[in-house]
Amino acid sequence: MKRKITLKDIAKELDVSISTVSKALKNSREIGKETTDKVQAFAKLYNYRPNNIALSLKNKHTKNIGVIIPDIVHYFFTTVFSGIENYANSKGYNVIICVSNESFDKEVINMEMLTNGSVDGFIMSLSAETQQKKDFNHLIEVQNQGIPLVLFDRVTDDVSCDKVILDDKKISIDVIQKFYDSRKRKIAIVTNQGFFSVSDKRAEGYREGLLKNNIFVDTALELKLNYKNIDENAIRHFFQNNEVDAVFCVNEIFAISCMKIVQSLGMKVPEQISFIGFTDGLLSRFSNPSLSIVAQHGDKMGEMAAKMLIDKIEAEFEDDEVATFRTEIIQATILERESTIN
Amino acid sequence: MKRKITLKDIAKELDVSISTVSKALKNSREIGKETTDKVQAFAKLYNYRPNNIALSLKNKHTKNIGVIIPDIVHYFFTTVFSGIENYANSKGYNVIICVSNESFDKEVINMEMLTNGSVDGFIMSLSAETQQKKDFNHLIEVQNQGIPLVLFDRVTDDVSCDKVILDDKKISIDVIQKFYDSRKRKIAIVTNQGFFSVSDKRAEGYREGLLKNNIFVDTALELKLNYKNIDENAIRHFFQNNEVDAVFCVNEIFAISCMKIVQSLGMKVPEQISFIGFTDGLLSRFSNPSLSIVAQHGDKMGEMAAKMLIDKIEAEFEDDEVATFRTEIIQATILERESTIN
DNA sequence: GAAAAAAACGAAAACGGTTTCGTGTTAATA
DNA sequence: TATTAACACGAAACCGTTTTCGTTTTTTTC
Repeated sequence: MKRKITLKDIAKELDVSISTVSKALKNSREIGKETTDKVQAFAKLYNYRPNNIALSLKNKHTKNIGVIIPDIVHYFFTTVFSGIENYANSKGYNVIICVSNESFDKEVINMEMLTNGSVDGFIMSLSAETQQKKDFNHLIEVQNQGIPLVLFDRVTDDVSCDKVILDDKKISIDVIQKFYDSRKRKIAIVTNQGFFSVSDKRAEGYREGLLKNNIFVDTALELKLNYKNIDENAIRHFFQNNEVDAVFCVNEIFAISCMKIVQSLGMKVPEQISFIGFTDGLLSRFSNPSLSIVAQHGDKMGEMAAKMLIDKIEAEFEDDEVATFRTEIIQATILERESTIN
Repeated sequence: MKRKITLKDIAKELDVSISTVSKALKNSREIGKETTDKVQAFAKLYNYRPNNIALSLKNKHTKNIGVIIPDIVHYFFTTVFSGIENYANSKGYNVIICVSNESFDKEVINMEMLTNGSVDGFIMSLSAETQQKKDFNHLIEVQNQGIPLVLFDRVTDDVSCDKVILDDKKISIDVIQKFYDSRKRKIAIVTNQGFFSVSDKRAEGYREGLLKNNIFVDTALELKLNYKNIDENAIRHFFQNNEVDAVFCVNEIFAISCMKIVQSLGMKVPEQISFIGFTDGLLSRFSNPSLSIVAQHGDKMGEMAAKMLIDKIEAEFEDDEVATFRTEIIQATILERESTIN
């Protein structure tokens, strides 16, 4: 097992100083051609690579970015992450990922773990619990330490930082409009119970979309489900007791679950009842009928988040003016498949 | 923006030496009670945290582990990763993740990126291209540098290291047996074209399972699909031209795709034709009928891999005896849902 | 041929910790 | 009271780099 070779090793072996080796390796004009060649040849032979940790310590940056997401076994987050990883890698950054499991405590523990110099910045999406508690001190703290932060998707107005979000409300209005245009009038929404900023925005859009078309907003047509434990009886009950011809779901699991039950109740999708969900995952692509959805373009979101973060990181050492924050909006699109009619 | 406070800052402020501060913070008996209290109070007040990078440099380990997987937008890998992350975190390790995108080049680039001191060890699953090329020099190289490596799922006999795999072959035999026991005799397999070690093992099990029950192995009943571009016509053609009453698929996407087409061809699942797939993902749970599958228990796999790696890492500084490698086998289980009969 | 400039290299500080090994005080012991 | 042990602390090395600032030697220039 050959140990990693260091500058010191090379220096000793070639009988020059460490600084000479370092400079020779970077083709400094300070060092003579002969020495440079000798050093480089030796370094190549022994496959010398500078130690990253030492570089980090010296340069005060790690070229690591921390990503904290609520869940990894989750299509949307996974696509966002993919976008982040891609962009980050292309810029020479590695990404350290922590999952909060929707828990506030794990979120702060994870942040603290990474705040001690391990990363140059954070990209994160708030856990359910954090959104519920509305306690953002860990985010503020991190920012105070000069570590840039960008929030995506599940964001909050209570902390000022860069953000990248979907136009959840607008696209939801569009969804309702599409339903309306295909002569649907009894439009239901299936959303999360609890405290998801995005679900709320989608519900807002739903209501506004109805109003815009002079449809009475009937709260009886709003079904709230628990994302980690879907109550099929509640769904069945809902559809048995409400006359509905279109359903807007805030995620694909809700949509598929409802669609399956509705079909088992003997209704035809999309002829009698149309469905549109969120998230362009496998489920919607392979369901029967395949589900029309609003595509969130997670990869673009991730890419954008990574770009914003890295821009901030690399601008950091410029000046100490007050930072200025942007929030970028990713355009969602409706992808029509078999669960809707025109 | 208050900068991070260092030992030096505390020392200067309290007019003691850096070493005193360091020791006081660790409750060294070398330091007097008064000084210790004073230092700790100050440190707490200013929320001092030791700089991780400095520690890494000093201690020659980073408490980071590198995970390289072929794809992140992928249920199975995501569950494995979840297991890794969980265990690693509980042991105070962070995990840096890189995705190879099934590309050999990206795999070696990623490894090289992390080999320069950024991680204490690797957990990985081989990319498709790597399995095809059978070039494992980057793995050997990493091991030569004394960095422990554990391979999971997509492994190779060509490099000796710790491994954790599924009993792919055995469980496949079990699947065939289950088909046989429910009076199925015309059993097909839908597998990957190409070079996936796991798919091959499953196909082996399929054949052995047939043989065991004295069923003729008919290669006409082996359908090979491209995982990134599923040819629906090939599937249709296959099922129109072969009489089949049970299908074993090496992943859930193949299973769902086939099931959908078979149903559109007017066959009843599971009465006329049964399906069993691999991967306990959303697709199989929410398909119609829901798909019976062999559960790979990715989380357990990840946990095991992480445990093996961390054990190796922390044993590292013991002795220089020849390392001894284990390969752990995770027990797969068949999960019956609606796509099979008894 | 002497002064100035250029070339080639090394010493040392710095990044932020830990740790070993002094060293000066005070307290205990003979 | 002299000697030793215990106590409380500091200096310095070390981890592996980079970089500034000498210093020495050689080359130019006048």
